[in-house]
Amino acid sequence: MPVKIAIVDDKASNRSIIKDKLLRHTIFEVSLTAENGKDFLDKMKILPLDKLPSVVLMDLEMPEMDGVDAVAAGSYLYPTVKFVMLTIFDDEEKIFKAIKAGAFGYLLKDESAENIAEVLIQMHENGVGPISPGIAHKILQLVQNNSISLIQKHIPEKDKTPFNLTEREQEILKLLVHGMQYKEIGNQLQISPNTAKKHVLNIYAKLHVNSKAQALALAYEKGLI
Amino acid sequence: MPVKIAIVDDKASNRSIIKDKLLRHTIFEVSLTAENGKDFLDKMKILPLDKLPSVVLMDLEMPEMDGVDAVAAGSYLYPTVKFVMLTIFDDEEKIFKAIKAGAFGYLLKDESAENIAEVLIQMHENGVGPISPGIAHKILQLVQNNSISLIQKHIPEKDKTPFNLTEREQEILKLLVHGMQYKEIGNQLQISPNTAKKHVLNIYAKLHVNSKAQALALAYEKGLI
DNA sequence: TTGCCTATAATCCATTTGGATAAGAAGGTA
DNA sequence: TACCTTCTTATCCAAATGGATTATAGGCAA
Repeated sequence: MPVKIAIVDDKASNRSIIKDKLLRHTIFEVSLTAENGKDFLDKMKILPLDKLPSVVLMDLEMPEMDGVDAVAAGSYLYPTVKFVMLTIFDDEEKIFKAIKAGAFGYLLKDESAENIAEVLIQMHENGVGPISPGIAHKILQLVQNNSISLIQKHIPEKDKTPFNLTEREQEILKLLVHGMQYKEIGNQLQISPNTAKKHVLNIYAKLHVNSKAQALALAYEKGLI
Repeated sequence: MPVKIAIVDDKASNRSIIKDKLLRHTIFEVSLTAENGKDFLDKMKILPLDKLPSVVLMDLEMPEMDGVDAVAAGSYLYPTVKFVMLTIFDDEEKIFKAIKAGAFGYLLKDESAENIAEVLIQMHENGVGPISPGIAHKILQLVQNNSISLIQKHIPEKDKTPFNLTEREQEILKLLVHGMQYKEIGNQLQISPNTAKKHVLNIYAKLHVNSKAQALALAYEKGLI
């Protein structure tokens, strides 16, 4: 099956250059192009499911909504889609923000414009996010400069089931936290939405809250997630 | 002039395999081999200056003195020497420690044993530290998991309003995150619940979500709060 | 001045929630 | 066996939410 790609760049010329390069390989199919983040998200919303791209090549600097925001929203709304930044910027701030926002890879145009296709094929084969050597090198330097630090997450671990939630309830809480509604939860777990709702209400009772929003707030605050 | 290399590995077989591979290219010259960190530092001390290696290929796990300690000491004593880790370990802790200690590159044996020579030539040409794609990918994930954080040396900078939310909208998002409903928000801000709702819907549009739960999830995940 | 953006407010309507309550099936336990 | 918990499903109803649209007022900029 073909690999579906989306291209987001404010310059029409860039879009067509990239598209041409990709289409030289028959594996690729360009299912969407957009000229900024907002345009991209709008078009994604009305895209038929079978056209959902598996990879999005995203420019960083764009009018209306830039690449960072687009990746932030997009990686949340479409968790299965891989976002690869393809840009000319290599300053630390931008790299860091983009990665933080959920970028799966980060390529510099001048380094890799020639062989985008090959890089994407590799990524498709070994599941490893593509990173330009220059970027990787910069990250290394950030670490060495103490600009970056490893945060040790101390997990209470021995925390017995919080609030006496049953296994099923915890499972459902996890989905709840992703903003799903009863229907979707039911779907996901292969149970009736009514059942999903019942579980959710049971969770409310145990957490002593009475709305999704409150449950999420508590879950996040107490680190139940 | 030739590129002088040092090879540090506790297994004699590894040393000779790597050495053979390098010597196939006439640019390389192996000026030193050692079987652990201590051995390496000792030999460096008595090495004539004109034999000083420009690159050290360093194994991580070794008896007596391991790669991390050797790099830490070596990169201090010989600042011009580039230390490249060449190992089979890819766990976060080790990667991070080695980089922190001053490693200039980090290669996984199984990924790049075949083309060590090419990678080193590239490094010599463009001055960029070599990193295996798998390692780069791991670092990316560390950043995304919030296990790593960028330490802001200066002021957090006027962090650009995320998603172009207006001040009022950010204010309302904060209340939203506490699980408040329209009525309560209106109450809190001394505005009509209708207005509160209008703001909330505007926020949804900007975040490209369509429920409180989703907005909260996004806000928490991306740290907008 | 005209136009744009923001904040404010309201209405209509469909959908989604939250709350209460009932009840069957499966599993473990006293 | 009788009892308890959990997971499952359902229905009724009221409240809250989401979506679309309209409208007014103030501030700011071309």
